[in-house]
Amino acid sequence: MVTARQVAREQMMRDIVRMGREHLAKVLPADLSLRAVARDIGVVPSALYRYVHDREALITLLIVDAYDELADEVDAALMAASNLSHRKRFEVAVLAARAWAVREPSRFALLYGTPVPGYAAPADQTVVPGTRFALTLAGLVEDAWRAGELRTVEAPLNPTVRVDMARLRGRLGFEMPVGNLFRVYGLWSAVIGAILFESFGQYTADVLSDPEEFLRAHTDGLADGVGL
Amino acid sequence: MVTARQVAREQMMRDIVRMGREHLAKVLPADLSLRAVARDIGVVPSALYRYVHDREALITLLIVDAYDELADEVDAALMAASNLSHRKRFEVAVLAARAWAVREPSRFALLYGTPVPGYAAPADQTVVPGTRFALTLAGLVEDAWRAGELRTVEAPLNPTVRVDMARLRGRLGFEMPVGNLFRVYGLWSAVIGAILFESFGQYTADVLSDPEEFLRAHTDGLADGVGL
DNA sequence: TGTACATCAGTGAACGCGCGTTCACTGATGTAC
DNA sequence: TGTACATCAGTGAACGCGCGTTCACTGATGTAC
Repeated sequence: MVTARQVAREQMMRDIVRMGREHLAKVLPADLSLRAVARDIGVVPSALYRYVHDREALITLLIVDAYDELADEVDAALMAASNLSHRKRFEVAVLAARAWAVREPSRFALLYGTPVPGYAAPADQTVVPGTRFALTLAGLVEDAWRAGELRTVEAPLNPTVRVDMARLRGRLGFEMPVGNLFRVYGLWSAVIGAILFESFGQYTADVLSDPEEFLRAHTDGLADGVGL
Repeated sequence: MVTARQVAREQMMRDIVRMGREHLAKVLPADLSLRAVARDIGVVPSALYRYVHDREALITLLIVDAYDELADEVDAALMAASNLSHRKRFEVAVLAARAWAVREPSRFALLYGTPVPGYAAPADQTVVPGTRFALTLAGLVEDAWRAGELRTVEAPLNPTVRVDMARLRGRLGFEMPVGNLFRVYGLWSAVIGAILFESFGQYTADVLSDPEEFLRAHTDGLADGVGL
């Protein structure tokens, strides 16, 4: 039986996350303030402590929320592109991630930028949503492999790295060659790096007149690298 | 004629930068405090305002200092490797950057991580040192081209991106094909992205047992991509 | 269905903290004659 | 070389700010009988 209290509690939880999001639209993660969130919800600061143990816990909530929204959007974009080639879908996934990051720079920074000072992400809540996007990319490549559409990549790997990749392959239940998985792993950071660069304004001095097109072309090159 | 005042002033400036550095060894950029720096120099907070207009100016000082130290270390590593192939030297440069980043994670974050909240980098002081590392990488590839050791990369570029790259090539006085320059530009963010990932702990869940070896292999793949 | 008690949400005041920045000051260093 | 004044470095006190977190409280909601 659902009591009024439970309903109210869930509503309040949603309000907290919603206001947290809204604040992150205006403020970088390091400046996120529990008091300010409470204020804008229309509640006294201490009230939040009924819902959230800590500022840390609030941030964790928002991290998980952001990881999930990012991954959901990528998944949705892929769903709408299910008839395209693996390579094209790969591009779609990367551009969907970029679109989200451009729309939500501060939340993107929360996920992939400098860690929030004094904050340590609790692995048990954060790891699963945090790897969804990477797994989606990797999954696409794995699908291509199983469909016989992936060129085998022979990367000259140091034994240590090779073992790491073989272990990862086993853990994920993948079948693609380790060389390809290795490239996927590197590609993940390359993609996020490119988005971060755009988002943090590192692509300085009016070099790129259309960052999205640049990323598209860049992704193309990376897709080559993984064997797509 | 050098007065005692001038000497003292320069000494104080050095002290400020030195203490700023030391603080950044323990504290993330967003938490860098002018008061704390003054305290540890052994001077009253307001005294710093004789040397630095603002907290912003202090941060700018430290950003420039960090960019320069990073670039200096990369240059030094390259100098010591001047007899190696272009491709090897490229690897040396990337690994030197990583070594610095691993040693100075917070300063690296200051350069390439989330912008410091409320801080806007003054382009006139920041752009030149900020592009030194990228220019070094690009210069290596350009050297390879002029030495006839660079494979031409034919990337299928959108016209906009092609124009951007052609313009950039002109501005830098480079001769390599636009396809190669395009790859270099993307590679820059890929390299920094990989280092950021390691530094910010995104390579989660004990996947990589030797991040340096991973980066070496990763760099190798990227070098392929640029035509080295 | 009604009563007595337990649970819980939100209040309001207070805590201690450290921050960036200003300002009038003092004493030392530099400069002009 | 010595004096009179101007420049400048560093002091110490104060400003207003917003923060995270605690605690005893009140009133409303839920539960057991």
